[in-house]
Amino acid sequence: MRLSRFHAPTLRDAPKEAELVSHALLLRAGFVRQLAAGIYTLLPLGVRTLRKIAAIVREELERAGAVEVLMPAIQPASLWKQSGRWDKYGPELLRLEDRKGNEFCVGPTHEEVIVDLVRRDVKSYRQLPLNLYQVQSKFRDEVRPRGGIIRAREFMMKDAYSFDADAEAAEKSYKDMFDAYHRIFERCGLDFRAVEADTGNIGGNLSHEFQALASSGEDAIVSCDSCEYTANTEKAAIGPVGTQAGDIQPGSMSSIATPGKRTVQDVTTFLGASPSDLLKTLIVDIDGVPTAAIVRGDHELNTIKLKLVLGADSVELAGEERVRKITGAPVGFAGPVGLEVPLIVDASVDVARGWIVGGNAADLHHKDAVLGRDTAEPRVLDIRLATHGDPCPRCNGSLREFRGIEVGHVFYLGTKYSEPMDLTFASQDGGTKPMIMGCYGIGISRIMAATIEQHHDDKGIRWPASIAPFEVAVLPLGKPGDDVFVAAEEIYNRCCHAGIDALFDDRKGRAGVKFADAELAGHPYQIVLGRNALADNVVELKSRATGETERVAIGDLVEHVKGLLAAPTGTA
RNA sequence: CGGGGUGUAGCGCAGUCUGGUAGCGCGCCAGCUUUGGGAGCUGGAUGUCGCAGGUUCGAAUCCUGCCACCCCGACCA
Repeated sequence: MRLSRFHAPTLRDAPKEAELVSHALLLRAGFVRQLAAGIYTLLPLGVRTLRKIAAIVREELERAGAVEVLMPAIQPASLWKQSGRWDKYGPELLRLEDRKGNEFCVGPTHEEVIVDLVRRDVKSYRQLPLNLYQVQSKFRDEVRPRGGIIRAREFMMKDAYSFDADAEAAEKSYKDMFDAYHRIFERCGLDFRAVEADTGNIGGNLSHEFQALASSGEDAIVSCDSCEYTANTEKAAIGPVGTQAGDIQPGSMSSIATPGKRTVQDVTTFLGASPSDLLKTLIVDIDGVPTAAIVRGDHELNTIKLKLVLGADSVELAGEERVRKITGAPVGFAGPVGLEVPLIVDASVDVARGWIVGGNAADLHHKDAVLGRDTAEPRVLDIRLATHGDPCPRCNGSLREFRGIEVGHVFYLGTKYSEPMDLTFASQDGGTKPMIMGCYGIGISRIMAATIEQHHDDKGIRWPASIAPFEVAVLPLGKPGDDVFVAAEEIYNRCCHAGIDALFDDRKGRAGVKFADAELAGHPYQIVLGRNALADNVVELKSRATGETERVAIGDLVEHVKGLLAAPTGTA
């Protein structure tokens, strides 16, 4: 590609709305332009990278036995009513009506459509297993799009769906996808972790997220330092904590005035205690039933875990009014003593010792309160948010915390969709059974941003060669028409013929501009041709990843570059 | 949806408090010079000052309403 005929407008300054590195660089280097909140146009460079990512995804999925389809973006509401999600999905689902008044939505995901497709034509166990996938734009009307294309409303996604005759086969499908995902993200050059995750809206009971590690990531994950355990903090279990009280017998409970001290910090500072000496009592509505969830002052409640462990449909923190009604005190003074709702206490709370707790009255706390002695008997459950340094639930190691960008997610769905939508098949024994499903997503456009978060420097992007828009940029330092340009053009042509994705910077600009643009766009290799080098019949080959330059004889150049590009994952 | 912020040329910004000819840098166009790290000189083009209404002789500036975008939170395959 000749840069003079291309369209890669670069910006010297980053638009001020771009906070994330990846967002700023995608704009500056001319990969994307924003059209509206969370809605982006991909420019030619962006399209090239997206296609390379999609090509890797397609290759690995086909290798794992999946077959590509392409479903419509617009879906009839009737299907969503059948699955029950028309009412459940909420405002994130963009709904619309056609001219006849029929209801539709813009697909945020395609379980309904794929089930409809498969139930029409797949009737027998002989046609299973089946795995269908597509690469397509999705639309989710996010409350708050952010971070450029990291969380866009319209984005490019690969979604795959597996159909199996029994659980054993379905687990194999899941495992095959899991393995394919590892290969995909490795080939994209990402540093990632597969983590155990909550299944959220999609449902099912087995799920892994693939998280690209990045300090700017939205998701918190914990990973054991000595075993394989890795989980989203939304779900992460916490190992047993030894009790610290030992033989110390707590004294009897007494009340203390704590005027105006509402927060854990205020109360413990006022009493000269540490946050780990206090119990926070949080009023939550569990499927509408008020309950007190109790965690240590230095811990955080995890409402998702609470929901999972209780098998509840919804867990919501009570509002100010409701807290006042239930505890009889303003927010900040809730405590378990005398409270007439069920108590759930976190497993890392030592029930043998005395605690500072709220007094259920304004400006009042108790100390030396012992759970079960001074309060109703609590249920003990693992309900807090895992954090750095917590014990691993699987071994004796401890958990470390990372931040990540979710680039993929695999779900074991079971019969969540096949039952309500009547997706059945004739089994070998002559009976009729619902199919066992799995679904598997990859955020193709998000990979582009996540990769930049991991691979950049102060000059710009450093693409792994596997997904770079171009593999090399040929930079002649001269004027169009002079011998340096002519030689560069010939080198460019030879690269093209050898199957190398080359960009020829045939603009009549100065050297500095060409270098700066090439570095911004992140081409893995620059082939720099100047007058002196040409006299020696060599070029300078510069690696974007290492910044190192080597002189290579023009005659050996193509083979040399091909060798570099064939190396695993290219750069960085 | 709660809190905060910003809307002035393609990008980055000043001007707004205290109303009076709409500016600066980069980019863009033309010419000359320059050509190994975002060139120099000369000349030029580009604005519904987010939108609507109001106050005023006069509004980018003051008032009212609205809209868009961004950030934090809540939310979220």
